[in-house]
Amino acid sequence: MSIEETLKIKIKDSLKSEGLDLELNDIIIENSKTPEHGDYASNVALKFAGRLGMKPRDLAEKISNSIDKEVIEKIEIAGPGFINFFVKKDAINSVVKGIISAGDTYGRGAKNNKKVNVEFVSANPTGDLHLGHARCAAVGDSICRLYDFAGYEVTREFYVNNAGNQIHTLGLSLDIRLRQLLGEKIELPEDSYHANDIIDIAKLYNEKHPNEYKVGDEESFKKLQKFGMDEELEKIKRDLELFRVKFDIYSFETDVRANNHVQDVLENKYGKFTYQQEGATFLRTTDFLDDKDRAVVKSDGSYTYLMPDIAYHLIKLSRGYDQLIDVLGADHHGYINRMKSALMMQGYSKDTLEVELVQVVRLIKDGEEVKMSKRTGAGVTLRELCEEVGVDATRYFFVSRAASSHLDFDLNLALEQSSSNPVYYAQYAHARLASVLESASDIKIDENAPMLKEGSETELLKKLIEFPHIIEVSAEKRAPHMVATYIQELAASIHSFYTNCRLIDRDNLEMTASRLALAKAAKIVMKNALGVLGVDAPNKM
RNA sequence: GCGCCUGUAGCUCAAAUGGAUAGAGCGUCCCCCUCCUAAGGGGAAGGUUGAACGUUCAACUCGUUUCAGGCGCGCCA
Repeated sequence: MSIEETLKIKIKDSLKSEGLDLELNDIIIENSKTPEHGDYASNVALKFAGRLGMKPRDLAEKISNSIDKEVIEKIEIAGPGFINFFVKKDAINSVVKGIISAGDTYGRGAKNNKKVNVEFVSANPTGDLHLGHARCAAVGDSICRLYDFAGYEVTREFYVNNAGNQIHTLGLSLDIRLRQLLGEKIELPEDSYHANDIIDIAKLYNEKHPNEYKVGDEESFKKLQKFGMDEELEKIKRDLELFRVKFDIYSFETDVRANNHVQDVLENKYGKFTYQQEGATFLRTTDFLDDKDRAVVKSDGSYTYLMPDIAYHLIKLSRGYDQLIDVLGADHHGYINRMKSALMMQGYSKDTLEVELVQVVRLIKDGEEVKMSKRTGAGVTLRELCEEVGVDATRYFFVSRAASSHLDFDLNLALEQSSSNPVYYAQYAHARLASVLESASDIKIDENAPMLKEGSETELLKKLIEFPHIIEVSAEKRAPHMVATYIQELAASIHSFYTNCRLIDRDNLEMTASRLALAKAAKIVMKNALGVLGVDAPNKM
């Protein structure tokens, strides 16, 4: 059990004897910000004195007196009623051994039997993944890694919209490009896909199927369209893999629509929530969370995007997840209440689906915003980012900010100053430790680390102790950026430790044995933390 | 007009269910390698947390109002 938990239980017991029965989670123990405040601090006395009709300082006094001094050196009451705990050094030092024996699993939460499905990226197979997809991919995948590490059972899912208008547009665009290639003088219409990858695919098609395309022939067109879609999807998969994102399931809209399934869902499950208006069918989402009823069938008889989407979400739920999460670009926020309403119509709670909105990224180059567009081909793609900025730096950049923050991606900074990028600061800390441990491989490590007492040693130890809690909280909040913030602090503690303490001293092997143990533990934690974000922890830089 | 998101140091962003002196990186200015990786360390400067009220022992955090920016308000997806 951690020191923190021990303290919580003791405070809980103490409050109970005062007549206040609290949940363990109601009791907050935080790391003290300054050494004068000890190692840990709690505000329970301030928070609950009122309920007991006591003065905060008096309650703090009672709590403090009831705690035995097993791991605690001393307790001080400060300010309006904070309780500051000073922990015995050997209690802190003992975590080193625990971390080393846990290794890869240090910080990992116990399996909690919660099944979570995270759908993210889900880009239409009509072009390259761009900046916005890149952020969603980084955020979505890190959330999954975080969930997995925290003990949840996670499924990563990508939904392929391969049945709508956009696919028809893809076909038309390819048709024009192919005909241009074959010498026809013809312009690409404004509302087509103008990106260069369409030309490449047309060329590829022509190489694989020379002299085969018949202009105006429906079957020929379908074949070209399918070819294009398959190519685009394969490209997306390749790019994602390069970005270290691997999906467990690719679901296709055509499969959702197969066997008249969408119609069945509409009639059997949503019939009583619909009405006709001007030839179209509307869903009464306003009975739930929406501010407007939504069309599900157009007056021409075809579905709007919403209907298959609803059917798809029900399919996902039928697979038995406790929680559905959609990671979406912020421009889709209007979608949330529609889908939640539709699920509530089937008896699901409004929290069954949670949507993580990822704000737009502005690309800045030479101090000016670069407008990105799939159509003009001017946008920066995920592939370019990986190649030019690097996978580690790109992932880390996107994930070190809250998903809800609008952020600027300064291309100049990313390219020219990559050496001062925060991700290298963290990786460098890991590499330094690796290097020291390598060159001291002949020295026996003392995992009990009894010699640690320097300020920078204790500071680092306390950072290491925090890690499991950081994982727990950031998973709960779906906030991988909290891990990134932690990584920066951990790296700072490591660098400070490295500079202030000579790790290898062959004239003082006792000290060396303790410090190497700390180095080993710190290296483990850094690696585990970076792993949660999908970033490498190199041994050499 | 309505709805969602955002506003914190010169710039990009943190601040775990409200806690003690609001923190990092970049940039600027000083120091520090005869020694394990200087992609590092130490220090300085830089803030009325957009503004105003309110709730509280305590507000960047909660509430109301207001200003500014982004996005969304289709039988497009």
